[in-house]
Amino acid sequence: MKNVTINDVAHEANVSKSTVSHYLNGHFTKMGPDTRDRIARAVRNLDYSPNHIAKSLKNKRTMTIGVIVANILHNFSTRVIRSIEDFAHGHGYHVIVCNTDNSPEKEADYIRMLLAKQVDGLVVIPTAQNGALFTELAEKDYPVVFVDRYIENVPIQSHMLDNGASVRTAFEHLSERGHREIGFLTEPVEGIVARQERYAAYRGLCASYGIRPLPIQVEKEGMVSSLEQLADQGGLPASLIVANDLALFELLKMAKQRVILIPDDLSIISIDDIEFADFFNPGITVIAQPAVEIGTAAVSALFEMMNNSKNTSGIERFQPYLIERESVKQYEDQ
Amino acid sequence: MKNVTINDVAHEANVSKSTVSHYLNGHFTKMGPDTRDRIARAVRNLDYSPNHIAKSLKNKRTMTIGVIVANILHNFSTRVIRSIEDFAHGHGYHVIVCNTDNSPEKEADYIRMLLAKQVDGLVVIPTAQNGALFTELAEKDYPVVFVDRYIENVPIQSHMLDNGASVRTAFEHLSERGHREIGFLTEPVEGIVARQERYAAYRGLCASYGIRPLPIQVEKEGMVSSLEQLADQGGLPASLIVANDLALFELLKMAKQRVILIPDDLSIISIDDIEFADFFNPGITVIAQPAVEIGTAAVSALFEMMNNSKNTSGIERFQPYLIERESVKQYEDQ
DNA sequence: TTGTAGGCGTTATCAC
DNA sequence: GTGATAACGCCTACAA
Repeated sequence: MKNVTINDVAHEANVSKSTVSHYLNGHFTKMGPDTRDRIARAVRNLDYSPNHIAKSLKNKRTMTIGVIVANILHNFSTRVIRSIEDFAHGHGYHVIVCNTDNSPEKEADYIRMLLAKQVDGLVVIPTAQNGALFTELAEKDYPVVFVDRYIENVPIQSHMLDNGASVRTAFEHLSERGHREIGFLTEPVEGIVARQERYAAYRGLCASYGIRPLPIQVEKEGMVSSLEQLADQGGLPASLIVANDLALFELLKMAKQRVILIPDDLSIISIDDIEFADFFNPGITVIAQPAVEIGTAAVSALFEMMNNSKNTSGIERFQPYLIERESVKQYEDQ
Repeated sequence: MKNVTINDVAHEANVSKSTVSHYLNGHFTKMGPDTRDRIARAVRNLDYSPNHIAKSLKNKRTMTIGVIVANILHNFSTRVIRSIEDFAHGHGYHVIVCNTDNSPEKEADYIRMLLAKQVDGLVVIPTAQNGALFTELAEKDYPVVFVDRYIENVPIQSHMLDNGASVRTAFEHLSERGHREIGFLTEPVEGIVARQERYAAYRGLCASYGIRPLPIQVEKEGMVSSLEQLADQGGLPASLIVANDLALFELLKMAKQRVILIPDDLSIISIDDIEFADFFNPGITVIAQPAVEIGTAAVSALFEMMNNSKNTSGIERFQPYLIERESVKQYEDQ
């Protein structure tokens, strides 16, 4: 299976490579219709298709972008990737997907490899530890955008949920329905901006509402058993804001184990919509984030940078929205 | 940001490109330790990193594979992709992800573009309509493997669930628990092998068990309302084998709408495990498929082909397993 | 309108 | 041990 090249076509059509190249790039304008036909026929006969790698070497554009996420298995990441791929495909680009599992080493490794592969740009859900590397990229105006997180003092544009607003919306919803005992369930916030922002917003709201903060901060592994312990000791608050879908899963597992009734024993409001929230029993009230919109805005910004060869920075916030279902109890006396 | 090349390094170190190239490829064996040091220093000073595209052009290996799925949003696809990416990364490869939405045109388009980009191999969940194209690839011994589906008479190796076994397991489970009214809910099977196999298995089992077949075959869009109609007319069987997770979602939505109690009014057993099946109320009994194993086996076979430059064909089946939860009623008199 | 030649950044062959 | 030099497949001035 020897690959047929532009040379073979040229030979077959009795013209030079350059003429074929012109033909391929649509510069028909000044070209004998006869030669054009001959080339067309040759291309068809030989089933020729241009080698993109050679083209890339010449043009310095690979028509490929890299997408680096923590884990494609996360619902949010999947949706973001899908929207990015759609956009990219619409512009003739391909997407290389990478999972870091939140490991900075893996992340740095991927970045280097993708750069070596000359990808034209990068969309990243960054870990917290590669600030220097990212800054370097930004300073070279290498196209990069962040999604869902940002890194302090790194001049790279980020597209993310307004995390403060999401917690506030949740908190207010609970408060309006008469709740005064509002906990907050999260995985450890250390090093993850989105979690930190949500947690900070929670603490701030507690302060301004004069409500005692009841944060529960545990690793996903062991979250079920920690929660079970809490439940057994009666240490669970009447309502819980859940910081993300993974934590929600664990909470729901525990609730099932311990036969905790939602919303009667425990009200739940969760950040980020998940597929089953709708038909779960009870339906889970949720603060949804527009993942597709976020992903699309991010690539879109990336493409702009790729075209202008000039990076921009700043954080673009997206507004969450409440989807009210049945997991929050309404206190009558309210 | 002019890219630094091997030439710059050679210049900086006062040696020739070839020597640098040798150094870079670990051919230190016969190389003065002094020159080696000089090159090492030059590389560091210039922050040089080799251009993979140029290398690819020369080597004819891009260290990249393409993965074409119907939709990355499907749980199964996500898990397969993740396992492929893990394997690929472990071997220094990258993965380009493409969504066809089951459109043969999009699929053919992607294949052509990926080939033009010289990816070293392809993992595909194929649509039914590009048999000729795939056959052509196979005949050129271009590395391709299928996942989850196959195409009749196309000599490409496929890794997929034993669909017959999955339905049989479900059917037997229902039967053992005293069910004699067993329906089958699926999206239209036309053109999708996995669905056809499951459906065929269902019909076969009905025949051999002497049970009247009650297939429900509807598009996902409108499935809820179709099911609601059925329910309103009392046309729902006592138990239902659900062909995949998407259909399950729709069914569960309907059940919630119409307040149909599971398993008392309706027993459910679904093919393919989903995250929430475990803590749903009631827990959904499920026939799980080993997505990660399937994905890993597929890439693994692909890499073998890439190394041997020789394709293999045949279908490799993976065994499903029952995860018993609470969505199937046990008839007492059994 | 068509062709020639050089270069994109590597690697590989073969001298020295 | 090290260094020219020729590919790899394509694009693009510049000539003709």
